[in-house]
Amino acid sequence: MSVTMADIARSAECSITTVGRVLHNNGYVKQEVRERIEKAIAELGYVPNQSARALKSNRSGIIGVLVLQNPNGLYYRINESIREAARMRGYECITMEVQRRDDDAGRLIQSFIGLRVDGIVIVSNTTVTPEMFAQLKRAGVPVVSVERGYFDCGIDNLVVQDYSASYDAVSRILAKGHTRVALIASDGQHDVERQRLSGYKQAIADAAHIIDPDLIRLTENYSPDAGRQAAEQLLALPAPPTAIFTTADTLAAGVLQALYAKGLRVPDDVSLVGYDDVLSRSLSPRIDSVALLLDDTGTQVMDLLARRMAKEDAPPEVRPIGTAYMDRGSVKDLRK
Amino acid sequence: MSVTMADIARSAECSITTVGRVLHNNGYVKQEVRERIEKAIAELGYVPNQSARALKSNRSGIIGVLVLQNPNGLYYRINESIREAARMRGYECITMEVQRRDDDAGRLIQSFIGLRVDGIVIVSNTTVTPEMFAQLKRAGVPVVSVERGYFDCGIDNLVVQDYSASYDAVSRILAKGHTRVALIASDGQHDVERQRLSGYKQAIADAAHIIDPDLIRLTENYSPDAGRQAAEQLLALPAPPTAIFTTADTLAAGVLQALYAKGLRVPDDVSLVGYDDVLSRSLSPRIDSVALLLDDTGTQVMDLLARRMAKEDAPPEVRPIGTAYMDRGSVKDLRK
DNA sequence: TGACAATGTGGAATCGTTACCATATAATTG
DNA sequence: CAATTATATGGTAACGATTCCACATTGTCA
Repeated sequence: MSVTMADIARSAECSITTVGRVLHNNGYVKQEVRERIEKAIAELGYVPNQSARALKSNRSGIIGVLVLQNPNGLYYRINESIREAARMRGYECITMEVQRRDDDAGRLIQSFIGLRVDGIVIVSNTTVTPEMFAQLKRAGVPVVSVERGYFDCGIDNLVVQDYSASYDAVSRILAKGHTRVALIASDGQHDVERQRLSGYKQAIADAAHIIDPDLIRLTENYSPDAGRQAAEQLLALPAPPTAIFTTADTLAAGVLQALYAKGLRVPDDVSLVGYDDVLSRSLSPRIDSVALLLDDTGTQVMDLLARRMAKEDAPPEVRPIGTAYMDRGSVKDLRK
Repeated sequence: MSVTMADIARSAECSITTVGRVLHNNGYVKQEVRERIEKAIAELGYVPNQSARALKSNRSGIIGVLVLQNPNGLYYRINESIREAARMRGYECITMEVQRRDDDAGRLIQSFIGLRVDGIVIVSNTTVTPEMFAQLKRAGVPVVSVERGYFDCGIDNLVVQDYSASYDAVSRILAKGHTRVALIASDGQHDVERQRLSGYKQAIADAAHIIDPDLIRLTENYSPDAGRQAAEQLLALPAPPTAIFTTADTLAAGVLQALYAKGLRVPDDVSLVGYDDVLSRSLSPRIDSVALLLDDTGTQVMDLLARRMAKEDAPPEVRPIGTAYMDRGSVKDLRK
């Protein structure tokens, strides 16, 4: 069915070896023969069989990406960044999504091993067990984790500096004279949620304000609905906040819905700041948000993988993913 | 480096053939030997080499997905639907994105042929040339197009019924007593844009209203910014529309921004309807939208591909992707 | 003119899995 | 009991590309 090197050799009346020499542009080939071969390749539409190459070279040219299924656009952006960088280096990506937190990521990792992927990227800390890491290590597959860290597993990490980003964002709000700054955050058990919460608390404390538990709302998930409900509770307080910091743009979207229903405006009545910057272009009004600097994430991932492919004895590395506070005027300056 | 069937055979003291019998669960194997082999597989962490399988069986188990790069969440949803259905049938997906409309989709298709993908899915009508289709046909790779159609290429299509969905949405608005219904649509050259425009016009005409060119705004792209600018122009008209129909939720998001800036509310001051239903949970307020019923899209795609893999002489098929008007009360009833 | 390099070409083994054929023993039937 | 069938196992040739080795044919220099 498909065209092989043997077909080309037959058509160009030469050996398979010579066809290989033309394909890889090495060794000596007479100009005349080279032209015959190139003509045959074009005419027959020959494309090298990657399976055969992979089998012989023990290199699939495929990077496996494991991502937690999530309607959050952030993961798609990370995914794209990785895919682009991978393609630059001659790799393709296969993305597999872990459906729920308790889903068997192991099954998917088995698939990756079966495909003999040249590297694995774990996006956003899905539940990978130590046994899985052990098998990956035995199989010699380099692994990098992105966004949230996997420490003590001997793998490289690319992590968002959530504590400092959160601290910085809240500090900016406080600097504009706000004293009652609320937090709406997802009540996840992972480090990332704790980091963002800590950053908020520390910023409040450092500004010599009191941390009011009433102003901290932990939600079950990152959905707009959760954000809306939390905002409704905050607005119903005897002394409602003048500013709300959310740990996700999707939560902030819900806050805007609650405000809209009450006829309140941002930043006139309430100030609002999001996180991840995934809905910045879509909300009314556009809100300040903590953007993740993901442009070079893919490159960093591929760098780390390449390093592991070369020599795997280097100690695990942790690199930061930068953040930037996007100021769009959704925080009112109370000092004026 | 990696564990092979030969390793298992050596460890379990049997032949490679017998290992194969256990792996595929066919043929006769003595219980005792079977257990030895299964033990060896577990202990050594054997995972079959897909490259070797693919080479032997001429079946990669991979579906190639070609998608137009677009920040629109819609494509991600289609992608996911396909990926899930593919996995159900034992396939994995490799997604490649065409950067711009004039990007060389051919290069990516060459990659797919090299990987010997078992099928190709083209999402949203990227620029694939007739020569490419010819090469794919020669290589015997089944192709299905999703969302927008590729006709006269001999491939199966899964297309959104844009004309009727658009007609229906506008008719619903008109039924509530609106007479000045504006349209904000992207000025694309593709059939899909024309269909949506036609549906709008026909609905207006059928309701015996006049089609006012001032109320039709064609934008350069689907960005919120484009929607906002178009809305600003509409609101500045001597007789502004009482309702706005947009051919994308992203455009509607921009309309909401324009309204927010002017202090106008939906649906009290202006009625608004979106399309694609990708931002339904995030906007304030939630707006009516034409949702695409994508739940079974992946299954349909895999069905069509499977049919082509079996017998490729069937005539090209066109199947509709259903739509549903999501009523969230963003259209005011003027008759009350 | 012989020695040696540069140029040019083909054969065959290999990667890991599968499919087919061959063979051997145990169990069952007329 | 011989003939047949079920059970059980191993050898080997592919699949398509790559890599090494072998062997030509030129050209160049002492």
